[in-house]
Amino acid sequence: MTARITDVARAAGVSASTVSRALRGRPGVSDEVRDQIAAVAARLGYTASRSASSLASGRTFTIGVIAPYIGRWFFGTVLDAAEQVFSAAGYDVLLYNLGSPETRKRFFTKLPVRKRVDAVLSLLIPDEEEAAALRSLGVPLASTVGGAREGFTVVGIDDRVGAESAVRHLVNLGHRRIGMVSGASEPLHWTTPVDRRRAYLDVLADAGIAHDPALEADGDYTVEGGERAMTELLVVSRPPTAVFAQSDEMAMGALRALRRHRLKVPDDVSIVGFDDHELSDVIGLTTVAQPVAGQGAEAARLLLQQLDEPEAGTPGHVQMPIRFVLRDTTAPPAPRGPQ
Amino acid sequence: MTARITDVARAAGVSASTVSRALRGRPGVSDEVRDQIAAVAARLGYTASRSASSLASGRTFTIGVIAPYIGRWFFGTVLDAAEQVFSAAGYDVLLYNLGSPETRKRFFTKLPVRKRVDAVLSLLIPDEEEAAALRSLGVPLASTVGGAREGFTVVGIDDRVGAESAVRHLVNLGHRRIGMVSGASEPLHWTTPVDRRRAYLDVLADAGIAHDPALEADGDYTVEGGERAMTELLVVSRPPTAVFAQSDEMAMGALRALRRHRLKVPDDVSIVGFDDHELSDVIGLTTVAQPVAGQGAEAARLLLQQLDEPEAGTPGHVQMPIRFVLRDTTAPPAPRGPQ
DNA sequence: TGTTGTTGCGCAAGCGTTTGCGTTCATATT
DNA sequence: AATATGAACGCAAACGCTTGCGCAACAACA
Repeated sequence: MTARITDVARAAGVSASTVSRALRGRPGVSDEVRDQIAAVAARLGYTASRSASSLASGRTFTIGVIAPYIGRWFFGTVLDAAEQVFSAAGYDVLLYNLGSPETRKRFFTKLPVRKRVDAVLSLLIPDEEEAAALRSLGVPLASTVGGAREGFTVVGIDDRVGAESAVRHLVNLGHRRIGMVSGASEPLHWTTPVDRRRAYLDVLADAGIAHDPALEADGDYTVEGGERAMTELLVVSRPPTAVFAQSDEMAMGALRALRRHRLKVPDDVSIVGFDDHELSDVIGLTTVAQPVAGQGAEAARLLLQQLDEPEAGTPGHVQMPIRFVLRDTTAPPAPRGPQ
Repeated sequence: MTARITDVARAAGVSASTVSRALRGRPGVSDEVRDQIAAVAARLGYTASRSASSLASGRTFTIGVIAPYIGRWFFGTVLDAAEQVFSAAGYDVLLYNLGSPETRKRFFTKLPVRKRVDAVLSLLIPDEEEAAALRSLGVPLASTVGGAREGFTVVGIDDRVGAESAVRHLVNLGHRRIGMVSGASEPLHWTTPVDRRRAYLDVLADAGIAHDPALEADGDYTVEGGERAMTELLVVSRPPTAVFAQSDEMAMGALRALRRHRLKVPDDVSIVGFDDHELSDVIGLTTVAQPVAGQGAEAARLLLQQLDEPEAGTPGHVQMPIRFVLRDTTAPPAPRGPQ
């Protein structure tokens, strides 16, 4: 059907080995012969069969990428950036969308990437057992998103510092009743919610503000969850005058809840998010920006580097810069309110 | 290193062929032996090498998915849904992100999926040459997003009908100066912008409204582009009282431009979008909803179906339902304005 | 002229499966 | 009792490439 290496060899009057070496830039072929083989290969439309060459060489030139919810902006953007780096380097990307617990479990038990990839990039935090399964693949591993595991190169941000700047901004504006919309850590094993909450508590304590558990609500890191959480915060006896949402999407949900309650932002309530979602600029949301695409690209680069220099030492931990972005959803508390 | 089929065979006291047949559910193995082999394989943690089995069988159990801008909500959502269908059926997904012209060209000239995938799902419209390249792979092909090619199963929506309902809504509200924010068809070869513009022109003509070219602006299907386009529309001698944006993201950009110009929506200007972006609900954007995830899932299913029954006839063309969604960005024109 | 190196290439043995065909053995058929 | 039938399994040949090794041929050196 399609041309095989022996067809090219015959047409060029050389052996298959020479064709193989010539096409992959290996030494042991004269320039003259190499050029001629390239010409013949092009004429026949020859491309080496990946299955055959990876079977023979043990290399697959494929990277496995595992991610939850690739439809969400954050993961989609990270994936986009990583894919570009990989494909520019000649690697293909095998994508595994591990949103639900079932798909996740299936992936880690069957481990379909075994012997199929040269490296794995994880956009989720594996638990210890899952991490062990990945390590058993014997390939370089990297992950983005907070929460390191042994054997993984990880690139992320300092969630503590980022969240601190967000909450401190609210404190500096004069807010004393500051709520938080957060998300659970458990199912995903990531440290992000924990770190951001820690920062929230620290800043409050630092400002001499007593922590009120009634001002925390779970928003599940989704828009709808954020809306629910904000609604909960509005029905406590003394509602917050400002809210730190642990993600921009939850902040957007919070904004929606406020609109439904006919509350003005930032006049009645201030909102600050986290991530700098592509639409936060459109909405005018004050937030903490992190380089989302940048993290994907950097993680991909580090992985390729490990592939190039296998013995270049242990994997590292890269912190990407963050930046507070002041927009239109934060202001000093209304003077009429108590305190 | 990891167990091979011969290891399992030896441990189970049978031949490699029997192991192969047993594990893949092929006939010719007694239930007793099959169970025992399964147990041994599980104990050894054996998984067949994909390279070897696809080399031997010619099947790869992999689907190639090509898409532009996977970081964007639309494509990310389609991809997410398609991946779930594929992986549930035991197929892996090879992802190619063809955003830029260079990556796109590289993909179609090198055609890295040759002999690597059992089918291809395209989230972009190939031009005739690219379509021919894909057909040369000799595998089932499908595409989402408007614009069919010979040999492709396509699932999409009726862009004409959808855009008509959006523009007609504005006409029904009493608007006479109706602008449009559109996008170019050319680089992507898709018919969507063309169809939606056609509908815009038809509805205007139908309502006896003269078409004013000054009320059309290019928004490039991005938020920023939408903002630019809206700004352009605001500086013409008689600006529109309502605008149809060909996508929600452009509509969001338009909203932002209006906010910057201190214009109220919908009091001063009405905006209607297209797509029903996940955040449109949050923003309150009136729009035309299309089943985005649904299209990805459906296209994936049709592709799997073609793989199951190779000779089941020629590929089809599926139209998914659309729905007009009235929210808060449209209202009758302000009475004070001219006409 | 003989030795040593170097370069360019072919041979053949894998890589780990799948699968057509042949063999064995128990059961059904006459 | 002899033969046909089929199920269960093993043998060995692919699948298309990579790569260690060997062998010419030729250049460079003494």
